[in-house]
Amino acid sequence: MKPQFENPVCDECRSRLGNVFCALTTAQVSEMDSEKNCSIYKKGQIIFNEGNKPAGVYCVNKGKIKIYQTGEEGKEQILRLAKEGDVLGYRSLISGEAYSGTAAVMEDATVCFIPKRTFFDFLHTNADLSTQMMQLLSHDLKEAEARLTGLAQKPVRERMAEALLMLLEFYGTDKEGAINAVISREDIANIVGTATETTIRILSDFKGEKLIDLIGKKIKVNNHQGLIKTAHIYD
Amino acid sequence: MKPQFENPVCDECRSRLGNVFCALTTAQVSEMDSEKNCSIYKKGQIIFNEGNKPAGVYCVNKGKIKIYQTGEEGKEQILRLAKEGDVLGYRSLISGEAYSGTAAVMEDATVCFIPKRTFFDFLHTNADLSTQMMQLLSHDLKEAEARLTGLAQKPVRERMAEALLMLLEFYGTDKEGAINAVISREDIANIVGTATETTIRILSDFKGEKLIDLIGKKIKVNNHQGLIKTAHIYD
DNA sequence: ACTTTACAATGATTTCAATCATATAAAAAT
DNA sequence: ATTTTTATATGATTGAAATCATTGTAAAGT
Repeated sequence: MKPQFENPVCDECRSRLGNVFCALTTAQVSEMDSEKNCSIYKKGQIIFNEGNKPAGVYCVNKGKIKIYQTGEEGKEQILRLAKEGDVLGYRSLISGEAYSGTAAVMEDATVCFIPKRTFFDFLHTNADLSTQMMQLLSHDLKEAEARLTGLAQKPVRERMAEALLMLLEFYGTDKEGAINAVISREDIANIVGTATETTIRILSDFKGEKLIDLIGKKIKVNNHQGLIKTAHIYD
Repeated sequence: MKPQFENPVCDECRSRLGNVFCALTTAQVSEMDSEKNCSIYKKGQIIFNEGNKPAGVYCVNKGKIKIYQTGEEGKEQILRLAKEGDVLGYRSLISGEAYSGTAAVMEDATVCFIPKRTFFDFLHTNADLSTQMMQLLSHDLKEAEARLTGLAQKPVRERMAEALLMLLEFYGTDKEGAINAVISREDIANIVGTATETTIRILSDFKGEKLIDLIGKKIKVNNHQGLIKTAHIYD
């Protein structure tokens, strides 16, 4: 039996490369279709909050989301970004703990919720999905460890160059060739792990060095190779 | 058929709480016994090297091991510590990449090697082990993210207090009540993400504040609550 | 259009921690 | 035992980046 309402956005999701749910069987896909619950979130809204117990996982259909931890004086450290096709909230669900971070919407988003029961049912019956999840977690862990080392050893300037390259890679470019995301200087600072003023200064430096262009809020990478050199990435 | 040589150390390993291999069936345990390969490593020896392709996972029977990444000027960033019962090298093996870190022996160790084929065979046929591995990876990821935020937001002093509490928790205490590990100031610095001199100074400060005692190379935590307060941990 | 609010840009100052420099103590090697 | 090496300790100096302070600019609300 088909679900009452088809959701073409979710079909899109499944077809996207890299989403763990590609491992689902046809039967599981239709089960997910009937169990999932899609919602629309506006910019600034919270999808889940640090400290809350997860009730399932989220799959992003559309929009841009940041996952961050809040430090002592309310300063955010952005741990990860998510866009269409990305899955959210699996780490806490799997380890059975409260969320260790908060997910907030940066650009209006459509997000599907898959209940815990359904997700674990899939995990237990589908070895491919388990493998996918392990690989996803392994990838996340590698990323986190690399950032950890960078944060401990690299100066802000290098980390900033690295972050810009990451943002370019992650969001791609719009028709003007700028990074396809409207992201505040404060958010960039909270990715890099620095102060907002420092971010503004370094971006301004990079502009002066013709590495980037600042078009309104948007950032255009002019000299990709130059940024790589600045980031001290040689591999 | 029983393996030619029993290894009581491995039995010990399996009985230890927290080891993912607890999920193995009796048949798998004996398969592992016949496939595994135990070696003795001396202090300073390398178990695996950043950049090399993993051929299996390692299980520590005895000894103390550090996993670190090497930064630009050869500075180590310690990502994780391992002691008896801990498993090593699964992250890279699962994601099918080269090791992102180096494992070096801090105190003489006995380590078993389980070949890739055997490990993946277990993973594919034992759902419990898959679950265990997912939980282990999730835990590692949580740790790494928490450290990331700390590194970005907390001053060295707080991170140092946190690191001492972690070392105490991880290694426990010896008969004198000191942290049960001989760990150099440089290694502590490479855990905290600071300079060796800064580590020495802060440890000396902590001693002055009666938070810790320095008995030779060993560190004894005198005022646990004080360290928690210094680390700004309130949960 | 105007007011309010939020974000970006820049300058001035301070501070935390790295680096440089040297001394002392403990291991390791001869 | 004595030299060499390695680790710890402490002082002096520098420097990168945070913080404080102010102005400019764009966006949102009235």
